Amino acid sequence: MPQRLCPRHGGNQPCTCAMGNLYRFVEPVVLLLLKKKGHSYGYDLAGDLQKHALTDAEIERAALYRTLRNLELNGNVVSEWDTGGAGPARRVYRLTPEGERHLEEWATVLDHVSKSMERFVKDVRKAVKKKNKDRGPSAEPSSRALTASH
Amino acid sequence: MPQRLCPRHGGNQPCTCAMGNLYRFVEPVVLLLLKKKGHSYGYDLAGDLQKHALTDAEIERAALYRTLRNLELNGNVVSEWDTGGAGPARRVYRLTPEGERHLEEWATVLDHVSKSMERFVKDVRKAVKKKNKDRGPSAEPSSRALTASH
DNA sequence: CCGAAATAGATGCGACTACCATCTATTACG
DNA sequence: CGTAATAGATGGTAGTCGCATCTATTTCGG
Repeated sequence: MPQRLCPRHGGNQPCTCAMGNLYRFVEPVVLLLLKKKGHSYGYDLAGDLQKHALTDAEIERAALYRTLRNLELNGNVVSEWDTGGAGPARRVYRLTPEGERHLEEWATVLDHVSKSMERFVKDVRKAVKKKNKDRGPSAEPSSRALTASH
Repeated sequence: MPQRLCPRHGGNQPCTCAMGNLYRFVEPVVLLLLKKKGHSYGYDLAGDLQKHALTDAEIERAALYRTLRNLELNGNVVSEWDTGGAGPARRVYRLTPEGERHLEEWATVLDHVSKSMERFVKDVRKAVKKKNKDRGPSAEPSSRALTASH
């Protein structure tokens, strides 16, 4: 599962989607887009979704529709059919007050996670730099008998 | 699934674990700890894991052990049994060069994701502030016939 | 010297989720 | 009229998460 080069997006730098499943950030982005737009529907959201996405992973249309349905099940959005204009009928969603609250909770959580990640990244950079300096006889502080496994 | 108050950690503020499954950040933290420590084993890592964790979610012992096994399967760490000292035998892990690379890839990815989240949080704060000001007759720009669903 | 607690690692299982492929329908357009 | 675009939805395999539970060894109190 952790392939270094991304099997899907092919780019030259490590890709989110090669790092396991970080795909699950559809929900907060959908909430934010609905907040900004006032109301919208799946097919329309699909466009802007990529721009606001939290990872560079391609966003599944299926995931988007399911997310919307779940959000409705949980009372974060409500929907109505829009049959008026051009094209097939659309299911138009808008935030409920609960949805607004949920969005702000997401912000709180992601703020926290974001800072943790920042700290993590700094830690890694530091560890890498340090280890690359003291490349001497590695003073392994162990006094236990080690036997290679399988 | 998206309960506002955390069912597990009970705290008063929104908790990562109530936001769906963001639990999957065990791998990078384990890699970092191994990098810092040089080598270690599951039970030992379990202690420091919580401090370096990227979310406030409690880290499952099971998840930790499984992560270590997977890391080995993918060539990011190697292990050997340590039967010398006190206590039951330990499976001692250390990073491979591939593991080092993988850690740095995680740093790259999480750096990216962290920045995206930061942007997201700012966007939410802005949207919330703005929407709370123009609480007038909402000028909904729609000209389609809407019918309530279910 | 017995039994409880601590240390250490591991797995079975139900529930949930991801991704892919595929499906239905309606409208637009050449 | 047929194809593309618009719009929404689902089935199914594979994988993962978290809980409960399991084995074993060692330490330590009494």
